[in-house]
Amino acid sequence: MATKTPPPPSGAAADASDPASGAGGEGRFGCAFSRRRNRYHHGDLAQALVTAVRTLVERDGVEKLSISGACRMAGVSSAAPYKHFRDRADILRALCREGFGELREAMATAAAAIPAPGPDRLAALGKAYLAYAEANPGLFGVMFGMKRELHDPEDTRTHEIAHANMLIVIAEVGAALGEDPPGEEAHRLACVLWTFVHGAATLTLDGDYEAAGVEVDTHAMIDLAAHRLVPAG
Amino acid sequence: MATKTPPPPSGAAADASDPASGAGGEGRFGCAFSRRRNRYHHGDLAQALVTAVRTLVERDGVEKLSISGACRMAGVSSAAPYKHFRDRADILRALCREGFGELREAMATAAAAIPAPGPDRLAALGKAYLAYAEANPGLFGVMFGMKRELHDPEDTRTHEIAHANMLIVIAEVGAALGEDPPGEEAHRLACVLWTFVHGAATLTLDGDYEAAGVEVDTHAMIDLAAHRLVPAG
DNA sequence: CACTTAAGTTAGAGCCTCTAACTTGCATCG
DNA sequence: CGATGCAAGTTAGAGGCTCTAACTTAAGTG
Repeated sequence: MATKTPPPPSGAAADASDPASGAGGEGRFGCAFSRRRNRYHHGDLAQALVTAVRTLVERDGVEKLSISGACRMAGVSSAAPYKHFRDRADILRALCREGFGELREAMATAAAAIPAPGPDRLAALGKAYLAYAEANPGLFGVMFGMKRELHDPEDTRTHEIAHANMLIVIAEVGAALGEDPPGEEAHRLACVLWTFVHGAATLTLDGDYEAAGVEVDTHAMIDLAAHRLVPAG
Repeated sequence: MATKTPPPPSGAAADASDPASGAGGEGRFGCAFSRRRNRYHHGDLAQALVTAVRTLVERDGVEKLSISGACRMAGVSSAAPYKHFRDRADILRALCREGFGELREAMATAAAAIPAPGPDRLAALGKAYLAYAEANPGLFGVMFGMKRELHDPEDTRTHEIAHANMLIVIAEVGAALGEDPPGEEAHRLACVLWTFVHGAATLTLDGDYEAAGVEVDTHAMIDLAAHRLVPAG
């Protein structure tokens, strides 16, 4: 209060001089990070924070993630996020939504690449899911490993997005079974496939196969599951 | 230093007067908690801490877990753990070992209850795994959800225990296939089954089935997986 | 131009992990 | 049996995190 120095009203506040405690390579991220130069207001801090959190979670792992670190990376004070998000969980929920959207796109693209419905297309779907998890291990961990922490009954948006992903699988299983619209059997088998593929993704990411001392070929496993679990129809 | 009051050398230091920020029901846990009355030294603080951590992780969830809270519950200062454990992760690793041991026992018991090897016994194994996860959701989350955080290349004990669990599954799959000793196919299918069952456990615990808006019968799914994935042999 | 308000800021409370330095009491040894 | 060493407690506190309170700035509006 008394000793208040007016905050630098025009200096380059987002200099890379205090990189977020890390490899020192910041400062030339997409313009999403560096607040629009010489502006007190940021432009789109909400998205910049989500992007920073995503970067950090991939770089250091979900357990080391701190919002403070993301603020440092975005060049704002650690109180700034609370103008845009209710709390820490709210930021992570926004990140989850981003992830679920991408995952859906990845699966849809993979499915479209296989000409006919059937086990092969289901396998492609599963491999896309796994590939997404392996390409974004930190984010995947946030999306699926923090449900308890992030759960908010009032947050319908995230639920809807997650459900949309499930619908893709159900539709494809239905098509493989010749059910149109997909019926109860399609729902059941879609869950079975998701369960299997999700197990593969989490055990891979967590290093559990390694820890248990087994070697696995996840793609072969997914092929096997897609062919054996869905009755030829 | 100057104002030092000698620590109560004989008072009941573990009174329930400051329950670990919670439901106020402590003080009559097994004697594992209450430090041996009227003793400056605790007796077995290491185990008491692991037990307290386990209680807290089940009560409040892994994300709210703090070692400080466990110390409060055990009636010691928050610096005490570091006489027994290197750091926070080290405590959780000890808890993991406890969990893996219990999980192995649970699976072995379940398998023994089914007279002959085969898909039914494999299904029983899977259901025991799932049941353990559902009965100890917090602990299960620590065991499998924190591998990155807890990973320590020098910690061979935990690896061995995890591997022992895998061996049970491999042996049973081998028996179901008529392979003795279990060969490559048994290894492969054991991984497939573990993957499936683990997926079911994590999706259940994380509330993901719910979030995706699907209803599942996990036991039926495990039966189906055990029968369809392992070729009748 | 006066006013309002969204989106920044600093300050700091309260909690956490972990270290440093001190103390206690058990166990052992001369 | 008393001295002494060591393991296992303790207090104090540094440094980091989340989030709140109170203030300030910039931008838009009548």
